[in-house]
Amino acid sequence: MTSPPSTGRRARAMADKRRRITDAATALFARNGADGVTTQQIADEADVAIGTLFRYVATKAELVMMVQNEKFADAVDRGIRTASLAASTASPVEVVMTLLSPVIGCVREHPSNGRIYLHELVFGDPAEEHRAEGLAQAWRWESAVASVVQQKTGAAPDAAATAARIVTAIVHVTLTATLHLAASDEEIRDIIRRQVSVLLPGATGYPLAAE
Amino acid sequence: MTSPPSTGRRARAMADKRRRITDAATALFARNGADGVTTQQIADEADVAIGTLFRYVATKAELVMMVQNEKFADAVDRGIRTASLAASTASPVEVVMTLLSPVIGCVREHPSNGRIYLHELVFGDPAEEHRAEGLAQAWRWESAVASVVQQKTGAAPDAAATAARIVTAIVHVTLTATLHLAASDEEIRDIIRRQVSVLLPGATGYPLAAE
DNA sequence: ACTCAATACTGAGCACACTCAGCAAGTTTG
DNA sequence: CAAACTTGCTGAGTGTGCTCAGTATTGAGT
Repeated sequence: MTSPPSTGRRARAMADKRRRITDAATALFARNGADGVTTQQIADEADVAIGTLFRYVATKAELVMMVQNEKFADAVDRGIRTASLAASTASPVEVVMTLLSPVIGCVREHPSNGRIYLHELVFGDPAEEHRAEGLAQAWRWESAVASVVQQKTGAAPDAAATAARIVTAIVHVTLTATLHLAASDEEIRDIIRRQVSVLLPGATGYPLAAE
Repeated sequence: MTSPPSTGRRARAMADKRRRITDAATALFARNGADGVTTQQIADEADVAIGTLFRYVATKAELVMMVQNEKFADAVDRGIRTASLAASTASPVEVVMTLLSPVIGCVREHPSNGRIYLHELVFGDPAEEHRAEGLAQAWRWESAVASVVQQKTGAAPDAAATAARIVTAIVHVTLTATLHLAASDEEIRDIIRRQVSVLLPGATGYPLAAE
């Protein structure tokens, strides 16, 4: 009667391979950017055959999702934490910007990877595991934006949620557009801030209504 | 002394090939969607070698741009025309929606092609010819949105332009997201309308401010 | 008409993401 | 322990977008 461990030799070997693959992808993507790395290189670095690699991930994009999800989740955490500190003192726009700031930094830390990540998030199959994980984080973030909007502007929950969705769209397009690729982080933040200011009433600087 | 026609045999042959290529691409993309067609098929249909195809377009995405640009420009025209008719009577949101409507229809007429088109528009190299043409149309459209916003809400030009940029972002993400792929045109329009309503003050139904 | 430089055309070939039939290793059963 | 079964691993192979060295065509000069 051999013990029936859920952690048999096989399971351990698989877990190990999965680790090696994510580690290899993380390192290579960080060094060369997602489209400067071939799946073969990742497989070599992880010391598995390409066939094996594709038993663990369905597609190269999924690898990008896996790697970026971690960074993204962390950025969302930091945004929510720092925003809650600023919530009572700052203006609505500034609190929202505090929330966005780490996410902007995360995406632009390695622009090539960040843009692919955002694109895959909206364009890819939401049913796929890692995509779903990323969408969950995005949703967590959007909800945080919604609650800030609601608290700081007194908007109805419904309207606040929609405003948060608009903020997501603004951030997505601004960070994805090739036109803004050369811009500095400071400029990007200003472009986003200007748009958020128009969206949120009571903001200083760019009210939509003239009077 | 042979006549030095700017339309020599060579120039004519090239113009003809260019026509055949765009025609082939248009037909095949319409029938099978951009990613249901190989560049080889297009080359065959146009009766040129693949090498030749890639002397006329740098990339397959460029072919998509070429084909969709025509439809897009037409949709922008129709939007501007019908919106100017409705401009005096309807609410701000409805005038903007009138402006958007043909564009939404154009993108969703063949969802696969439309999504690729939008993605390439923001993600691709803006210096490339056909991409630049598409961006010019997008800009024409965004300007029309801006002037409607300005006229109907009395916003400052600056704020109106920013609001129009936000509308672009809303439309882009809504039409691009896989999540909305299965939605009907009517649902898509409602999703966009709800967001535009929150963006534009004085709209009925979804004011951002509670009071 | 002939030569020759310029340039357009061609398609075998390359790089890269991804597949799958055959194999090996682990696990269960007798 | 051995046989039977299950399941993960492998890498040559495939499809596809795109390249580029070699070839053919054009048109200007003489």
